[in-house]
Amino acid sequence: MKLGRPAEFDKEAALDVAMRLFWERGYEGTSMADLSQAMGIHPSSIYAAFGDKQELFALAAKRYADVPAQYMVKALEQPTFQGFILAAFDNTVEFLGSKEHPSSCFTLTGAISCGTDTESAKLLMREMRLQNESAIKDRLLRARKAGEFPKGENIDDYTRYLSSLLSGLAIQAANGSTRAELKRTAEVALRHLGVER
Amino acid sequence: MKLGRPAEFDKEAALDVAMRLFWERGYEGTSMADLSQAMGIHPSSIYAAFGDKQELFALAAKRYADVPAQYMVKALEQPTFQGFILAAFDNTVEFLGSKEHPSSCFTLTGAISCGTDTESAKLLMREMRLQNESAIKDRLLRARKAGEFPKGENIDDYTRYLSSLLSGLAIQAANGSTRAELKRTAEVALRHLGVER
DNA sequence: GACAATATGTAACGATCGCTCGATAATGTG
DNA sequence: CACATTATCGAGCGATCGTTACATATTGTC
Repeated sequence: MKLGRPAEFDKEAALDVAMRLFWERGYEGTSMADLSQAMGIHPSSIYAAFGDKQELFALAAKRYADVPAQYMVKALEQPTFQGFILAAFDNTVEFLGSKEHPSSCFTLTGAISCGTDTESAKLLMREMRLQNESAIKDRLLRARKAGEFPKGENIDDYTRYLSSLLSGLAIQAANGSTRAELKRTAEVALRHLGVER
Repeated sequence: MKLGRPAEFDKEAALDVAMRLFWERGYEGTSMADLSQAMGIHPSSIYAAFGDKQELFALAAKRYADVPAQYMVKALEQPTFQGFILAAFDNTVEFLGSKEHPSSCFTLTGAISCGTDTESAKLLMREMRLQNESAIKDRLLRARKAGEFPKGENIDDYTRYLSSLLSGLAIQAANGSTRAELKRTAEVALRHLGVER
């Protein structure tokens, strides 16, 4: 059995609140006081449970990857290349167009630039974006083995191109594009990609 | 003649330094102390010359639009639609791949998210991104009048699509893509756009 | 019930934040 | 030279930053 006084809060629920706040305001735009109030936990308890701000941010980022960002994993798991591409755009549009959470990607809004003393947050976000790109590349390699990858295309170039398109949609969403507009933009991209529905 | 003691610094040069710092570290990541030291001007003189931090940021953003961001204006001024598209991607690649300045776009790194008390910086960046999009749309309208715009495409959708692609390249650059990689990514985009060199 | 262990809550730490006051220095005007 | 005007400079304002110390409360174990 676990010794000592039990925590009065649910750890995952509290992390969800922190994730949401970092997602909306970014690492530097979110203060520990903000987090304490939103999570309903006193600062000292946050430090005891999650460590310092950087560690809390890393945990919130991991929570993001594990839950909301699964839309991309779902796309990557599609059995065919065409299914993957379609799902990647469809799921991204649905995700970015949702009103249940901030209209952009945590890995962009969390920290895209920062002061000299908080670079680790920026580097973590970049690492997550690159990891996403790496997952796309793996999926394309699998498609090539299956003979589905377009002839004449280079895997690395195509990976960066897809990553650019999806990042671009996230910026569009941050610019205020509605779900319908995102959908139309994605349809243009799909048509130019030569992927039929 | 101008009365009083003359300023000891060049206003545009000082703004360039501020622009550079905001570009690298973002609005929230750049402190007035950082700015004061980098610009070589004491805080009180900065306030006297440029106003508060928000005003300085707005001036730095305007300076960005007037000088480094002219690469996009140059592209928009190309006489033909094809010339515009090619120049848009070529100039963007060259800009993002340059080592003379931060490897991304001020309008993204300046402020993509922020705390509740600094939203005006974020809104200014969004406004600038939307203004850029608006300029692209105007160029496409001109192309349609000239009969150069691809049949079957919608102007608004195509505008957002182009904006997405170019924003996506900026994220790629922020991810650490080299100039050569950006170039290759842009070539894939151009090929899918159906624009021949 | 004594005790170890863990969580909570209060209060505050030193540092940094954006910003400003007041004295001093340097200019053109009369 | 006297004066108005503007810039520079040192010092420091109140507020907030991330973080922590410490006393108190609540648990399981013995």
